[in-house]
Amino acid sequence: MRKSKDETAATRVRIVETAAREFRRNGIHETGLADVMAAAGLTHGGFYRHFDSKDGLVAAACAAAADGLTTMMAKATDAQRGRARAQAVAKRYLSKAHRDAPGDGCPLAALGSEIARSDRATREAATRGFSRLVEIWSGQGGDSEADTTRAKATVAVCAMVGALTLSRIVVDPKVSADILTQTREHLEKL
Amino acid sequence: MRKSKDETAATRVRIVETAAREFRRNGIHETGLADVMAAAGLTHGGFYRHFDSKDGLVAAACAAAADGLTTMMAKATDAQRGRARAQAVAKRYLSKAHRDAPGDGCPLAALGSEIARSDRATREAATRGFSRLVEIWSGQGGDSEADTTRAKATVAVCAMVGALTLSRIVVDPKVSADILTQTREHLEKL
DNA sequence: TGTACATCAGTGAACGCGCGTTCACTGATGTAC
DNA sequence: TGTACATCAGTGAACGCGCGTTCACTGATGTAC
Repeated sequence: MRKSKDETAATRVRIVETAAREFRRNGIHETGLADVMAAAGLTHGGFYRHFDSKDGLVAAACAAAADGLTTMMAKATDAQRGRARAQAVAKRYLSKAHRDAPGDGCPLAALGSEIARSDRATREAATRGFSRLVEIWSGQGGDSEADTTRAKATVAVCAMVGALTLSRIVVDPKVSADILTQTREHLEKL
Repeated sequence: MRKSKDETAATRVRIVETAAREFRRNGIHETGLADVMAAAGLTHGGFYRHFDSKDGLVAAACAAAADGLTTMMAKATDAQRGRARAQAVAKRYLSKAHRDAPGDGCPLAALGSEIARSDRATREAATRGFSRLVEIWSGQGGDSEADTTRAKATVAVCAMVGALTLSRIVVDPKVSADILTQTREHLEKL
């Protein structure tokens, strides 16, 4: 049942996208390769035609998740400039919709503590996602930014990732909502 | 080989403290009960004399970790008042020493994304730790604080947890150090 | 205070299960002539 | 362009392993008289 090159490439993408969703929903260790493959409509045996190991998939899924989120954020806010852009990012990132849909959201918040213990390739993918978020926050510019702007953007991204993670931990819905709202209001004045 | 009540209580404490350290170091799912028991100087069979399940230990360990960190933070800063106290908290929390010793540090940063998917008891323990950090930041007072102070403290704790987590993810040591420093400097002016 | 017995903390082997990984096999795709 | 053969994506069974949990057993502790 050999598949064409196009089909093979499409299958690989499907596996990565599925893994990116499942890992963010249920955790890296809690999600088995058989789970991912089944959710992608395949049997687990074929996995090793596409990746050397689970770690390879984790890195690819992390990169895809970071890419998906940052691309979405960039597109959704590219009409705005300066403070308005930062506010638009904060509003989206710190929304209840984002909090309640970790599978489609930021991998840094959904998997942060697990990524910190992952291998180099996975941490590099996450690092790129972080850098891109900082750039999006402070406005398109690469490293031509003023140092103060860059520092502020770094703090803002840290606060957003921490707030989203904590809003998912906290038991009381009111406290959870307050974490998102108060962080958003603070960052909007930044 | 029955042990005295005092010994039994001491053993339970030892298991919980050991688990709190191992979970923060290696992750909840990555740490087996046999690992914890061996590190506590016991065999794994005896575990169920102390807990109903691994989840029970996770909740107890999370509570102990949160308690340990907040007690230490409170003691280390109880001489200071107002802004000086907040600065002292930020300096300790956002230190390289804390970043490099997750086993003795904040469970919210070491296990945040895993706790978000844990059962209610574990999330309640983490929530108490979060609340206590907010109180420590804003100065001893319970809920008698002004709303603005409380909101600022909430944002500060989110930023600290996010920054510490990200400083452990990021590959470049310079960027990791910058995350800690810039967040600290920003919070000190808050 | 002393004795007889029930309790139970800790041991070590065993349980079923799901994990990541491997492998023989299939048949459609890709390629060399 | 057509043919013959090598490649390889995907299947499904199997592998060894470590996991959480259970259990029969031990002997010191706790307790009732």
